[in-house]
Amino acid sequence: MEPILEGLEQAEGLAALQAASEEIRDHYRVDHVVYHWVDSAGDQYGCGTYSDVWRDRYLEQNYLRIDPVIMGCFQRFHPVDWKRLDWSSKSARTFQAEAIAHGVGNQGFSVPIRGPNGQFALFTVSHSCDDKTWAEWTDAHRRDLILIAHTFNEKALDFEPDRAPEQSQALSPREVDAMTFLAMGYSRAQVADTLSISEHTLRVYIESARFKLGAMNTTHAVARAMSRGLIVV
Amino acid sequence: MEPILEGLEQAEGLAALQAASEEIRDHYRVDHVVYHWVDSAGDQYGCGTYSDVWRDRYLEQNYLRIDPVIMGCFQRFHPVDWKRLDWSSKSARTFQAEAIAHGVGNQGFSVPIRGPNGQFALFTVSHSCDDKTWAEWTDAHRRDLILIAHTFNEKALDFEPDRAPEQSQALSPREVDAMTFLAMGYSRAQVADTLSISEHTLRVYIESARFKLGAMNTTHAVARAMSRGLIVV
DNA sequence: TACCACCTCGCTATTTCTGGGGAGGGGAAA
DNA sequence: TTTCCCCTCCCCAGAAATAGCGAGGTGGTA
Repeated sequence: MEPILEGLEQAEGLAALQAASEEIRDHYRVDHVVYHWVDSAGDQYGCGTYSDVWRDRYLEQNYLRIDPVIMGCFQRFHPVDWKRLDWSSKSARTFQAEAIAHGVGNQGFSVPIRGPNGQFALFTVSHSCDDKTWAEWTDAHRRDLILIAHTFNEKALDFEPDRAPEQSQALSPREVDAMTFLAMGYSRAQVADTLSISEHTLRVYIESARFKLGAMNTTHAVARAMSRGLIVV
Repeated sequence: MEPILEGLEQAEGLAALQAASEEIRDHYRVDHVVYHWVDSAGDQYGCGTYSDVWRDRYLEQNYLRIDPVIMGCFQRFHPVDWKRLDWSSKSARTFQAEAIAHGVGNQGFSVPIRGPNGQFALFTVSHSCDDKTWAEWTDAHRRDLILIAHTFNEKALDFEPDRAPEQSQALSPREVDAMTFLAMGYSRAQVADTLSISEHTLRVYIESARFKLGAMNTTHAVARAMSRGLIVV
């Protein structure tokens, strides 16, 4: 692994990351290696060895919203084998069939990665082989994959400092309180009562938080505060 | 490193993590090894080799709010040497002096880690030595420290009672659409327009989703859908 | 076949939230 | 010291969301 990780660590720019993903694929002799960034605003980009056709189809169809790999990893910290995900829904099965038809392997292993402000990304290795071979391979290279995932995300954050420019504005304690209780389902009147302040005051906090978060309404503000990890509910 | 990481991977329970941190300290011959879980609700716990006095003082004084290591790492993805943090404010300097007086080393290296739902933790190694020695040591063990940090957090999340134990009812596709656009800040009228349905219909979806999620209002429903990973925004 | 979940559309009345204005006191930092 | 942000309180009108009632069509499953 060592020389492979060295190469990745020295990569500069997206094109170099793309080249690194191909090197990693060849080094480990797997079908595909993909790094996929998903933004709290819904933006996404990535690099990897999937075919252009599949990548375009994925973006065009907005498969982000039904991809069980995304949905499953978003709720976990642990790296996960695709077999352990939930493929039971109808949309998931059609998605899976289409993915395999586009050359994605029947086996996969994905490492979720999170950065500041709710940044979320996935590092995935996919391959076509039987279950036993795959289990042995992932067991043997689990640590390598975690380090590679980590390094990919480091590089991606370096190249994209403008992804979350000054929107990373922190909320004041009272604003955090307000957002938290709103996310818990309290009405404005209830929040104000809970915090022992007037509803008018509370409204100032909500408006201020909304402004800082660049949100269009309260629901949007709470959603952004959550996805940026500013509140935990 | 190998046997050390093996030991950590087999740890069961907080006491075992505590023991593992002491083993790691002895293995690398550093002064302190600490894993520190923080969530923005204010809860925190951790394990490590700091003295009880310092730990109690830290909690009692709520140093969480002024600790430059916390503040700095919360905005980064990269592991960071303490020297690169901002120690310029007055409260930071008094905090630093007190920490050193309590046996915390003058050098430190911290790895930020993030999990689902805004979970945040730090893995820190601290030591007393000159800058050059420390730089060499951290360069040599950077990858080890990342893997150890990752493993610590895996264990910690395992011990932590799951945030969504109850299998929440899945949302229908239209309900997911509705929740997603609402989380993106669209008003009901805008969502209805985007989905090309009447606002009345949209309202049915929102109410239905609210019922399924056990939510008291739209904001609550969106918050729950997000924290359960039913929508990705 | 009957049932159920899903998708689509309609009405009225009430409650709640939003968007404009204001004002003053306190604390930390430059 | 001045500046800036945070916390607190107030009014009002218009916009938006909620609660309650209703209707019919589709497609899959028991």
